Amino acid sequence: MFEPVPSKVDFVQMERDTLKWWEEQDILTKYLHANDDSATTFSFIDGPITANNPMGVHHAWGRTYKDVFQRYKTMRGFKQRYQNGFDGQGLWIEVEVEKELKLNDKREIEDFGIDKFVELCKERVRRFAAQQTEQSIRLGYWMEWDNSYHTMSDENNYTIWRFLKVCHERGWIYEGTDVMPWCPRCGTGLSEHEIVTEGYQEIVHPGLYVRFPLIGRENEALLVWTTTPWTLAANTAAYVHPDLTYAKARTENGEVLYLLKSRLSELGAGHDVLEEMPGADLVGLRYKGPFDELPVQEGVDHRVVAWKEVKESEGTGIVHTAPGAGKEDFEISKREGLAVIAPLDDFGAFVDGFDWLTGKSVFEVNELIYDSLREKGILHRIEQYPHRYPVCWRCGTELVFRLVDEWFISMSELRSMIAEVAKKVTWIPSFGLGRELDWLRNMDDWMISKKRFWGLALPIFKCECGHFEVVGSETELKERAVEGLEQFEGHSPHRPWIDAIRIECSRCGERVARIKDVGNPWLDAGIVPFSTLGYRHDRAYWRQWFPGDLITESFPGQFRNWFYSLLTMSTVLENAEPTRAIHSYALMRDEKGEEMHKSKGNAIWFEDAAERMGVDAMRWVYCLHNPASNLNFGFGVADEARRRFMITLWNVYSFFITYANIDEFDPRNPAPPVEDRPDLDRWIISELNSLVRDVTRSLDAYATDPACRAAERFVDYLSNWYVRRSRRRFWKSAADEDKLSAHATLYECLVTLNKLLAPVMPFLTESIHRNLERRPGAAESVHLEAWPKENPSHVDPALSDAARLAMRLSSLGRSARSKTGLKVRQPLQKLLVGLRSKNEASALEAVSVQLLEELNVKEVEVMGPETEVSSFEVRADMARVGPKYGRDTPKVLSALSDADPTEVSALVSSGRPVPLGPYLLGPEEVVVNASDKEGYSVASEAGYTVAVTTNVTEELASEGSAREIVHRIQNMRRSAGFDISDRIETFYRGGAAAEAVFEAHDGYIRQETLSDVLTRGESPAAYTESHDLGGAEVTIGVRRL
RNA sequence: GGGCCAGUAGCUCAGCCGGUUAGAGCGCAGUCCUGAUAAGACUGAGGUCCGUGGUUCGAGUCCACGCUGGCCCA
Repeated sequence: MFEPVPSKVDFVQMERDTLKWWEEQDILTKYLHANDDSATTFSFIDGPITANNPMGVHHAWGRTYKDVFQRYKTMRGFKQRYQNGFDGQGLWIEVEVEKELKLNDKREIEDFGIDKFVELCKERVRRFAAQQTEQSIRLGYWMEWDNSYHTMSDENNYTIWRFLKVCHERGWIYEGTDVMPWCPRCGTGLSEHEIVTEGYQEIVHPGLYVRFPLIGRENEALLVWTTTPWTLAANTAAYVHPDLTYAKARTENGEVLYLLKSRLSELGAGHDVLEEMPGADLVGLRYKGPFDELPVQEGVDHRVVAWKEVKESEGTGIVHTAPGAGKEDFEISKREGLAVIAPLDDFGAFVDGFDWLTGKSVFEVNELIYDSLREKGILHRIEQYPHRYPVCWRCGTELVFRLVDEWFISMSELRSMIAEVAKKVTWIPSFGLGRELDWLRNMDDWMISKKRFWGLALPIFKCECGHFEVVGSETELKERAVEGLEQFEGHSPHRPWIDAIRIECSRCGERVARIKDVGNPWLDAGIVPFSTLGYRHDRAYWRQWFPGDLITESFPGQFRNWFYSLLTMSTVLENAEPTRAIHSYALMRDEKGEEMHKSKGNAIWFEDAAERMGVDAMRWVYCLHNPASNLNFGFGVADEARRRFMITLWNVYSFFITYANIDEFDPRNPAPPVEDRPDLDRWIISELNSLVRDVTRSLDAYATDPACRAAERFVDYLSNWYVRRSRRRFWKSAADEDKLSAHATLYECLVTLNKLLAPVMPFLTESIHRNLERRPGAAESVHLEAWPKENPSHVDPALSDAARLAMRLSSLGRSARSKTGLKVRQPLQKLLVGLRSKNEASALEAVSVQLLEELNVKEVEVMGPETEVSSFEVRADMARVGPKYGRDTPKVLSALSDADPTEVSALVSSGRPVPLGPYLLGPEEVVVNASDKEGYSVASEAGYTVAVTTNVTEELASEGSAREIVHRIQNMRRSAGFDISDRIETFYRGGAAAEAVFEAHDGYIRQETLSDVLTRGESPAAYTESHDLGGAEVTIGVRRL
C-alpha cells in the first residue's frame, strides 16, 4: 500500500518536512559520498559568493544551476568535490563594517585600529557565510557545508603570492603613475572594472565658461568650458579640434572671444563674427592661466594643443585640461610634453602649493573658485549641467580623477596568451567567448593595488633605492624576514600584522617594509582553481581536479571580473584553461522587467520567496528560463509554474496512488512485458524513453531549459492524454491484465520522470520517491538513485505519430463539435476524418477507438471521394514537393491550383497519383482540406479535416439522456459523501420518457454508477435530488449498500 | 566611433538542418467537461515575424545594409 496522497498539497510544508527527514536520515552525507569509489570525476568549481549580506533570490538562481548540474552528475555516478566558496576580502566588506561602526573615512579606521577593524571584517564574513549556508540549505543546495573555502584563508592568499611572484619573474609587475578614478571618501582608486559596472549616476554639475586671455593678443581670449571648476587650479593647457571651424567673435560688451563656430550661440545675441579659422590655426597660442598666481603654477607654459576627440556637441569646442586630474589629459600631456600638476591628496583635498586652496576639499571650493575668477574678471557664465558622472560603487561619493602610484600587471604579453586559453573553453552561451575576447582586446594593464586595509596583503617590498621584490610564499617570507616576525607569528597574512615584517633589499641591503596596499579582490576569486585544489601542496590531487569541468556565474560583469581573473591567473601559472566550460546567465528583473532594488521595494527576500512560493517552484522557474536572457521573476511566475506543472504532476501522482491502493497494485510483482501492453501504454513508454534521452542530452550540454520544456510536454501528454484516455481502465472492476498493464505503465512513468526531475525539484521528487519507490534495491532517497537510461528498443516513432494524430484529430473533433453546440455527452453517429496522407490510415486505425470515446461518436470513417464533401481545398505538401521538383516547383504549384480540387482530392483519397500536365504528383504530395459538408460540422487544419454528423436521432438522444443521468448520479454520489468504490442502489421516478431511458440503458447506468440495482420509485433512506432532464422532471435517489 | 546581443500576438517568450497554413503561457471574450476538481479542455479575437535589398523554386530562419533597444568598450 502507498501512503494516500491528498489531491490538495501544501508544497512549502512538504519542503519543510523533507528538509527535516534529510537531516534525520543524514541523506546529505550519503549523497556526498555516493560516488567515492567512482573512477570518473566531475570537477565543479564554485565561484565564491560574497559573504557580506544575506542571499537574495538572484543568488538562488545561480545556486540552483550549480546544484542542478552537480546533482545530475552525482546521479550519473561522477565523483565530485561539492565545495562551496565564500568571498570575503575587499572594500565591500570594509564599507559595511565602517557603517556598522559609524566610521566615516580611512583616518577614523586608523584611529579605531586596523587590527580591530580587520578582525571585525573577518567576523562579518563568518556571520554572513553562516547565514548564507542556512539559506542555501533551505534552497535544497547540497554541498559539503563544513568544508566551504574562504578567499580570506591563508592558503588562498599565499597562492596568490605565488601567482604574483611568477608574474614578477616574468617582468610583468610594475608600479605606474596614472590618473585613476578615485573615491575621496574610501581613499582609494577604483579599477576600471569597478567603474563601468554600476558606477555612473545622473548628476548636476556647474557648466562653467571661463576666459583664458591670450598672450600677445590684447583683449582677446579663448572661451573655455568645464564642468569641474576645481581642476582649473591645475590647468596647464587647452585643447581644440584641429579640423573644426572656430570663430573669433566680438560680444555686445566688446570682448573678443574664440570658440567653435557651431557653438557661437553660447555668446547670445548681438555678437559679430570677426574671423573664421580651422582649429589648427589656434594650436600653439599661449594664454594666461586662470590661477597663475598659485605657487604650483609657477613657470607653467599654458598653450593650445590639438586633440581630435574634442566634441562639437557641448561646451565651446575649447577644452581646458588639467593632466593631473584627468585620464585622457594625462596621456596627452605625456605626448605633448605638457606640465602636470597633481592637485589632490588621498581624501580629495588640495595639496601644498595651492595657497588658499591647500587643505580644502574639492567638494567645498566651487564658490571660492567662482569668486576668484570673478575677481580676475575672467568668469564668463555659469550654467547647470546635468550629465552622467562616475560615483563610487560602494558609497556613492562622486569620484575625482587623481594622479597616483599604483601597482599593475602588464598585459602586453599576456593579452594574446589569455585569448588563446579563453578559446579552449566552451562558453555557454556561445557569444561569451566573443565578449571575453573583446574585453581582452580592449583592457588596460590590470591594476592590482588598493590603498585600503582589509584584503590580500600584496607581497611587494619596495626599497628606497627603487628596487622592489615580490615574496612568493609564507616560507620565503619567514626566510627573508629580518624584523617583525614575532609580531606576525600566529596571525593571518593580513594587515596590520604583516606590515611589521622587514626584509633586506637584495640590491642595497636596506631594511624594507611591504607596500601598504592590499590587492584587487578579483585576485582572490581568480586563484580558486589553484588554492582550493591543493596546487601548492598536492600536485597529484590538483591534477585530478584541474581544469574544472564547469563553472557557472552571472555574466554581466564577469567577463572583466571573475572570468577574466580566472583566465589570467590560470594562463600565468599553467598556460591552461581553468575550466572546460563556462556557463553563464543574465540578470534577474522583477515581473514587470524592471531592475530589482531594495529601495524601490520590488526586491524579493529569499526567505519570503522560499516560504511563499516554495523553492521547488522557484527552481523550476529558474531552470525553465533561457539563461542568455534576463529573467523576470516574481510570485506570479512562480505561481504559474506551480499551477501549470507541479499541480498537474501532483494530480497524476495522486490519481495513480488512489487507484493503485484500491486495486492493491504492488510494483514488486512482475509487470506485463512492455511489448505485450496495449498501444497506449507502449506509446507513453516510448515518450518516456525519448524524454530520458532528451533530458540527458540537454543536461550534458548544461542546458536546463530544453530539459524542462521536454518534461513539461511529457507531463502534458501523461496527464491530458495518457491518464485521460486510461481512466476507464483504472475504474473498471475487473483486475485483469489490461489494468495491471495500466498500473505498471503509469508507475514506471512516474518513477522515471521523478528521477529526471530530481535535480531541479529536489523536494517534490523526494516526497514522491519515498512513497512510490518500495521495490527492493531502491535507494532511500531519489537523490541516491542512478540516472535513468534510455531504452531505445522502447522508442517507437510510429506510436508517437499515431498518438499525435489522435490528439490532433480529437482537438479538431472537439472544434467541430463545439460548432454544433451539442454537449460532448450527446453521442453522435459518425465521424469523418480527412487525412493528410494515405499512410496515416493505419495510424488512424490504431487510435480510432480512442477517437470514438474521446469524441463520443458511434463510428469513424476515412473521408473518401464517395463522402460527398461539397468543397475542397488542395495544396502541395511543400516539404515533399519543393526538394523533389526544385526550380520547377512554381510550375507544379500553378498546375495544381489550376486543377479541379474535387477531382484531385478524389484521386488523393483513393491513393492514386495526380496527373498535372507533364508532372505526376504522388498522392502523398498533396494536402486536402475539406471545408464544408451538408449535415456535418467540419473543422480543418494543416491538411487534416474532421467532420461530425449533426443529426441526433431518437436513439442517440436517449443515449445522451442516459449519459446525462449517469453524470447526475455521479455528482450525487459525491454530494452524498460516498466513497469512489461504494456500491449503491439507485431510485428513479419521472415521466414516461425519462423512465424509459432508465429502462433502456439499465446495464449501462448501473455499470457507470456502481449501482447494483436501479429501482423505480423513491426511498426515504436514499439521498434524493430532483433534476430537470431535457424539460422533464426526474427524481433520483442514491443509497449506499 | 568599435564589438556583442536582441527585435515574432496586448505582455513574457518558443520556433531544430530554410518548406509556403508561425506556436505556447498569461491576459481578454465565450463554451464545455469534471470520480485528477481552489484543476482541466475547447473556441474566438489578436501577427506587415523591425525595415530595405539579396541568395533560393521557397526566407521568421541564410547574407548585406539600415532602424530601434540593451550590454560592453572607446
